[in-house]
Amino acid sequence: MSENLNISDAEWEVMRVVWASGESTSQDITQVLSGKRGWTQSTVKTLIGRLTSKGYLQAREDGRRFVYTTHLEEPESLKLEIEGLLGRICSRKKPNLLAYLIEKTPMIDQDRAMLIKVLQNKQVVAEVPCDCFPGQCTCHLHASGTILSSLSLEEKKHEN
Amino acid sequence: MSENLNISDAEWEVMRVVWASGESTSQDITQVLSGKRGWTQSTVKTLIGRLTSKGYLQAREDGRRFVYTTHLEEPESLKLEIEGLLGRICSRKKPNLLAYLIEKTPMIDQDRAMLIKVLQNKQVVAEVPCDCFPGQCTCHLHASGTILSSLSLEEKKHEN
DNA sequence: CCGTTACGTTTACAGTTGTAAACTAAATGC
DNA sequence: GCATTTAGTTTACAACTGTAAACGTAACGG
Repeated sequence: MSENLNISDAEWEVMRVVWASGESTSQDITQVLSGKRGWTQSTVKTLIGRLTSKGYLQAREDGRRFVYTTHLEEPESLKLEIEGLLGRICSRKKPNLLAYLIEKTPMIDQDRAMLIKVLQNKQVVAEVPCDCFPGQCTCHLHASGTILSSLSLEEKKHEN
Repeated sequence: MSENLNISDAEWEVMRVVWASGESTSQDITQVLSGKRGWTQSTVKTLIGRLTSKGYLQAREDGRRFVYTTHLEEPESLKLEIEGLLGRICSRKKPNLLAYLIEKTPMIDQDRAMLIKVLQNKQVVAEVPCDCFPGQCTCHLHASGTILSSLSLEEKKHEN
């Protein structure tokens, strides 16, 4: 679906309110965020406006006010944002990062069992290919000579 | 250590080069990033300048040029960025997010075994507390009445 | 010595983000 | 009916980002 949504931190606060309640008026949102962040209605309205023009919120008229809803889903949205960050490192380093995240995420026994099951069912590959552009990852060092020479010798990938 | 580093996408490209080679001149970096992103030296220099003034890169003079190094570590930096994003959802939803990440991360059998071991050794808790501000998570709904009434009744956490 | 290179620094400029005041228009209280 | 409240819309403005040209200056080639 939507490839690359871009929801800023402040905008996300607004989305969370809508996600939590299904539909919210600007007043509802202001209520929550003036408590949590000390924002004024003005600030909240600006954020709602931006989210609406980006198409992330829909406004349905209800009397003289609008009720805002969203077609985005919270988990999907966060996945997209996180995948964006994951693109910053070599695929080969991702399992270690996962280990770190697992360690630092509090969970109950059921969660742990679920994750173990996910891992047990997971299809593994023989080798995880390095997907980095040469010169941005040490995986490429073993290729030939210096980074720079390898740069000129190898095909240059233009996307990453 | 550093609480909240803030490295933009473009800056991260520069950091990756330095991380990969340990130390780089502006020319090295330009070489890589003109290939990968089509950036001019100007662009790269601006980014180097910004990273240097933020303290993320150090410049050591070497003849008439500078050699740039960093005290940051790539995995640590990414962890910080990701933790920032993870703060956007309820702690209770994090295990499911982990499941998703595990599913979509390619890995070899050894990685999988390692992650299973991490999980097996992981200390679990009896219950993961919802750490959301009321009105931003459905966990709070069961409290009392509507979101808004619960907002005025409950203590308002001011940080999240 | 002097033009050309190669670097780093300054300036540029539009877009996004955080935070909000000001403005406009409709509704509501009396 | 008119002041006040309540919405939404417009404007503001500084910081940060993406992308780069222009500028100053030291070194190098001849």
